[in-house]
Amino acid sequence: METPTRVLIYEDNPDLRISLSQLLGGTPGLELAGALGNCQQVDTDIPRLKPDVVLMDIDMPGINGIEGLKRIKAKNPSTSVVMLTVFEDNDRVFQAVCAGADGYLLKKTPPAKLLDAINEVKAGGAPMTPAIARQVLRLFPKPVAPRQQEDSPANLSAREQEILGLLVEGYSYKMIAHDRGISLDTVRSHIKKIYEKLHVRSMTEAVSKALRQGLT
Amino acid sequence: METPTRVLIYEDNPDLRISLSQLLGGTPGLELAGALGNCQQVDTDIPRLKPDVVLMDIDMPGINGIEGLKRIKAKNPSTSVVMLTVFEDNDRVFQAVCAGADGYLLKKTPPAKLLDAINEVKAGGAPMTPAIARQVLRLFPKPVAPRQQEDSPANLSAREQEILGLLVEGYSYKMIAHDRGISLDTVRSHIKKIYEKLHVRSMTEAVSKALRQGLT
DNA sequence: GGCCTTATCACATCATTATGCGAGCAAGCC
DNA sequence: GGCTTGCTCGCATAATGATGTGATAAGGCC
Repeated sequence: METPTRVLIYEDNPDLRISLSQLLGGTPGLELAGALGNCQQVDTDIPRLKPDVVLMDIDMPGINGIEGLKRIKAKNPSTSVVMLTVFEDNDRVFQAVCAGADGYLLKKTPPAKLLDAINEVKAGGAPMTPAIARQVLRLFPKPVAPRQQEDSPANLSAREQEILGLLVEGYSYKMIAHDRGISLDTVRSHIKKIYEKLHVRSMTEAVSKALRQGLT
Repeated sequence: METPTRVLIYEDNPDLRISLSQLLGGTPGLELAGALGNCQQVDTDIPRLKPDVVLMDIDMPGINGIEGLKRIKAKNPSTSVVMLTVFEDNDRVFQAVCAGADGYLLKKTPPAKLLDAINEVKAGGAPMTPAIARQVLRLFPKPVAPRQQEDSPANLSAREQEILGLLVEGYSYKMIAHDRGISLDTVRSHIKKIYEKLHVRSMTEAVSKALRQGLT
């Protein structure tokens, strides 16, 4: 690579934006085209800064990352855009993929991996974490075969689904225990299993996943 | 994981089959369920050997890996299948993905990565090389992107909406504080106001309401 | 200049959740 | 019968969340 890869950052968190800038700026073969806190001027940013690769935070006030991605791809389809986010919910992955994202990474990605990812994108790859890749695969239409569909919405047992439903309704552990006439510890036990099966670690994540994936 | 992950190998090359077997057999947390040279008896192999994860070579005489994959998924959709191949041609990736593959690796993948991949699959991820991931993304229909109907801020301030969005993503107070570079107490303060405005009393209720009313 | 809203931060206290380790029981399956 | 799965319960501890009572500062508004 005789010409460095120009990277543009959109990230509204100043701390992260600065540390990303420093990381990229200090890496041979890369050149920081810019580091912006929002997508408001994305339409003019791109022709002005001419990035090869854009790192785009998804959660930004104003124009969010998905919208920014769409705008970039609408006018500059050859610019590679890697989405950055903290959580990997189905809906956003879907939107990002449909809008033409070229990669999808978690913010907790270690710096070395991030640099690898930029090189991969430049080389025509699509860096993404395995968990996200799994979701992308699941977005696929499964044509033939008897496989698939609603024998188990997520391998949750009937009881687990029931309790998940109550969580979605805003019930607390206590309320669930009382409502179903079981002990608080039993509720804990069910919820622990639900977390395992859904790969989440908190009530909010479980609720979010349940609503987005129609598990209720 | 108290119970080891049972891995079944389909690989027609005896040398590779043996070396894979040794690799997996010698790894704590994994258990070699079997190592077979063909897919002829795949329908009976699975219930007999009960693997959690199957490593499936694509190029095999007789029943090939794609067909083997289909047969596994037809009867045991919860069994994870990772495809192994030397090629990364578009057609095979497409077929494998459509048939429900849970991962797609090249045979040249180093042993350590392969072990990582097995753990990732077990954890709900879908390991694949970036180059393959890119192909998968390209298989996607670019056009459509549902939703999108920006409605009223529902009397939440911009900042409040932003934080509510993070709650929906599963962020904890700590994570929000860190991500936004504000103190934990400030996060509490915002969330208290959000609760007042939404008339809820817990994170789950807020998340549920946000998702249902499209406040994000 | 007052008045109001929003955003920021602090401290305190109590309630709830998250997790780990176990354990017993019933139903269903080779 | 032995095995597995789902449902039930208990205990203990650490981490988080919920709530109350303030306070300071910036910005818009009349």
